[in-house]
Amino acid sequence: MTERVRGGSMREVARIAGVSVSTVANVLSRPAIVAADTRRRVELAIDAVGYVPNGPARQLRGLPSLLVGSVTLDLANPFYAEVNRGIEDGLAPAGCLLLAGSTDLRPDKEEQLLHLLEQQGVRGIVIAPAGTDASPLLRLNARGIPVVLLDHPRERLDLCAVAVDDALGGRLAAEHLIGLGHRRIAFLGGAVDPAPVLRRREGVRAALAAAGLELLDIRVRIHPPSLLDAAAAAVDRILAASPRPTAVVCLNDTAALGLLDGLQAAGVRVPADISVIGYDDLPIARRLAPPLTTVSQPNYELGQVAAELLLDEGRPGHTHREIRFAPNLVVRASTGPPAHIDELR
Amino acid sequence: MTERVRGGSMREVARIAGVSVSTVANVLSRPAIVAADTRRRVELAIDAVGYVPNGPARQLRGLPSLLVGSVTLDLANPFYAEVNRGIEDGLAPAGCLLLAGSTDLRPDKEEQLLHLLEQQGVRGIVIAPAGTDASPLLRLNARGIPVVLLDHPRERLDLCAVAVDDALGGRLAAEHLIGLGHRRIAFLGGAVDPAPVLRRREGVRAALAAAGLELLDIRVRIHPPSLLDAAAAAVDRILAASPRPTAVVCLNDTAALGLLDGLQAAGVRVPADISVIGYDDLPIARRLAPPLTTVSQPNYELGQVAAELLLDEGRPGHTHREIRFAPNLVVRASTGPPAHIDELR
DNA sequence: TTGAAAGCGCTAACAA
DNA sequence: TTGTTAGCGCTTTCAA
Repeated sequence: MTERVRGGSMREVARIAGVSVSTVANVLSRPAIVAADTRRRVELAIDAVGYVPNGPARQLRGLPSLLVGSVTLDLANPFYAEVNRGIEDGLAPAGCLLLAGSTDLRPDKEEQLLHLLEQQGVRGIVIAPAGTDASPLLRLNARGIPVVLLDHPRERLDLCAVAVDDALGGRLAAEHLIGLGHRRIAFLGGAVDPAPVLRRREGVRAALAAAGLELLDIRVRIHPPSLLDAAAAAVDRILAASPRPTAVVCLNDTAALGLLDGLQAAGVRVPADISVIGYDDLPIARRLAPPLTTVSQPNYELGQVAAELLLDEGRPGHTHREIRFAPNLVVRASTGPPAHIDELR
Repeated sequence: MTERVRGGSMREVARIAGVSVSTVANVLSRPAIVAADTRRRVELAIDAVGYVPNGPARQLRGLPSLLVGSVTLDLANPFYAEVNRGIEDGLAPAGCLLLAGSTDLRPDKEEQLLHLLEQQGVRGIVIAPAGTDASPLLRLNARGIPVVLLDHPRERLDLCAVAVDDALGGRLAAEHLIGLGHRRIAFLGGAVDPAPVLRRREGVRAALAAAGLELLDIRVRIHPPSLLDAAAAAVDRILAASPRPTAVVCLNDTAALGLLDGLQAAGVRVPADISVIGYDDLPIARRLAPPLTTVSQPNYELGQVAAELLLDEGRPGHTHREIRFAPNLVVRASTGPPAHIDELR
């Protein structure tokens, strides 16, 4: 049993068509320049051997790669999954493929991933950085591999970036609650948070400070077993806090869902006793009981725009730039005035 | 501004270290064979020029590719996102990277994706087929590209496969309801469903038939705007059906969530008036109100095992095989006996 | 309009 | 222990 590995090469096509490899190459890349008759013979031969162009060989010759890397926290996370889908679709017009990897927020995994992507000769990399040190990214960029920052502010870096104003998102949530009359507000976060969550927390803190209030900072260990359960288990600490908060801003919708569930189990009414705000506006948010007030951001578009920026890096007059999206407060039924608003007046 | 594109090549390293390229190659692949002193000089040079191996060149020389393709319905779908994460992790020990694409259940997109992956010279492809025709997959396999079927039974195909017994999953759901006393049972599916959902529906139908019952088949248009809303909107049709069902098996948890919400809005109690079963056991399932009875499957492991099978294809004594997972009924509070069970006796 | 030839970066067989 | 050499499949001058 002869295992014909891969489709035939250009040489085989040339042999069958009775022409040289360069003529086959011409048929493929500038058909107009080849005599109609020859072209026909070559096309027949291409079908006959089931010719498939060899990407690596093309790349070795210096043609642009069709591979684009995506480096995120976790491609199973619904947020990054949507972002990746956005990247995939943004890449499609250029015929590029998505090489996706997860860092689990570990700088060592990130570094290794970047290394592998560089070896593959990717056309560029979209990354939601796990580490705080941007120098590996600048190094990649200096070596000619375009890097686009995702869900991350550009600051003074000489790179393209797609960012959401996370601090504003936090501020919107806090101001909504302050406007409702809340004075004791908690932020439910993880023991170790990715940068966007840190910025949300600081946004909340800043808004509270501007109103002369202090943030109650509650941290849960996320990993074992799950954010959902960790958030539900945080209820005790929230209720025990003194002064007890009348509102909780959660790091994301998943945490909010867990918290909602834990509060319900504890017999605490939402929003009558405690208001809850999520972040992300996952599809389920509006179907929860009560429908969740949350801050939305354009997940899919984030990825799509990142892909477009990346593809643009190859074009002549490209200059690095940052595209900034604004988060959006979506008020539903999980927030309301605090119970004893009168006595706060 | 001289843009030094990519890191230095092996030749540059060789030049700096004052040795030949093959010595550099030796340092990299069989360091033991190189004199300690020479090796040192080469290693220094490698650092000096920031050498990064060129993957495509290696591949052109015939070394195995580090790229593995994953072709699914939609990488933003939580189920496939988890599967992809499983593949990624299953690939990691071999240092392979995940090239992920979505078909949106369209055979033309699938074909194009497979084509691109073949061009890239991937080491293999894990695929949840969109089309019903397996011949393109067999063709790929014949060309030396291992193909592993995902979430798809192997049947008589000469390929590796990782499958879940979807018909059994449907049967478990149906038998649970029949055991509770239900006689009028509906399946809530999409207008066009992927194969696994079709098999679930047939499993339900078969279990009902075995009990002398007939399936009430309800289809909703999924795409615009969302499954969640489509399911919620299906409530009218479910309530209007005659005879009106006392239980609904949903194509997945998302649909169940939408349905739960629609039922609640319509003032129908779950499970007192209607029982609801989901499928997938998403993390949110146990946090819904009421906690959702559903059928679970090992999403992450599916991907992980698929990756392992794929990697095994490269090894000497490999024979194609199928790994089959059993779905699992998870009984929670969204199912119970029908209201008028007495009159059914 | 077609073909010959060089070379991208690397590996491996072989020679020195 | 190290170097020379051929060649993987392709693109791209340049010459015929």
